[in-house]
Amino acid sequence: MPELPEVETIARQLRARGVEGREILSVKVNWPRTVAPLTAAVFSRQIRESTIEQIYRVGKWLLFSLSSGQTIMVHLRMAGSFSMEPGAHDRLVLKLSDGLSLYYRDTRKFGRWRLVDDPEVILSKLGPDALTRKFTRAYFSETMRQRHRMIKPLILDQSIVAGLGNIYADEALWESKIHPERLSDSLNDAELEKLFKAIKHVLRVGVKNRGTSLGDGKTNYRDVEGEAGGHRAEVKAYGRGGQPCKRCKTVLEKTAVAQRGTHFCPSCQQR
DNA sequence: GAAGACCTGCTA
DNA sequence: TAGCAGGTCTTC
Repeated sequence: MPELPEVETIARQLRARGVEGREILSVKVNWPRTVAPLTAAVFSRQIRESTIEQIYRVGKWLLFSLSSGQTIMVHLRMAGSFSMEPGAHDRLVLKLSDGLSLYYRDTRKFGRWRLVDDPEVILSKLGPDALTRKFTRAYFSETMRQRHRMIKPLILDQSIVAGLGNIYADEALWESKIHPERLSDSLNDAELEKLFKAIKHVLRVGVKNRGTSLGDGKTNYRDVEGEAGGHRAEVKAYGRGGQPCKRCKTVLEKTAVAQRGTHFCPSCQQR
């Protein structure tokens, strides 16, 4: 579930909780595939007794740089989350110095922890992070014009721009009044400008609101403190099929675009 | 592109 | 019980 704003929220809260600077005393891997291709034993041995130096985010990756020189790269995929308290579905637990423990929770078991010598091996496959200065209007416009693909799957492609997922892609397209199936090279300058700004905007507001949690169940995204993300109230398109558009009152449609649930206003967002 | 795989749990 | 879910990877 986590996209850029949710991962950024987690990184900030882990720093606020003082996880940086702590030594990893012990490691418990409850679902070995989490650390594949390493075995649980090798992974644990490699990181034990090193200190977590810095926690940061790139795209949807959460990185922990270690005093050993290696880096743990966590991808939460659909359902990963962190907590400072134990709970159901904890797939990996780090016991840290001074009595702190870090619980990695993941009901669907899709999330992955990679231990790497050089994060660039993975990060170099990503496009620019959507909230950095490297993601420029010029780069975005040029890339969209060079391709001939539907706009929604294109902005979801992490090798083009890193950070957007299904929620914020639908939100950015709604915000810029662009139909999700428009071909990328059919967008004019004004539309590209609007979409570029909308991508930055929806992600920034998402971060400010500590991410998006949908529904009321327990399988939704939770932040490190166990709180639901406050961005749900701000969502304009995602999950609102059948409800009135907040701009024009037309009933929003829900369809599938490139096999992903897609929500849009058939009136504001014309083909 | 599309479809299947990886997984569990909630909703209709 | 079937269908669907905030992601990505592999194999057509």
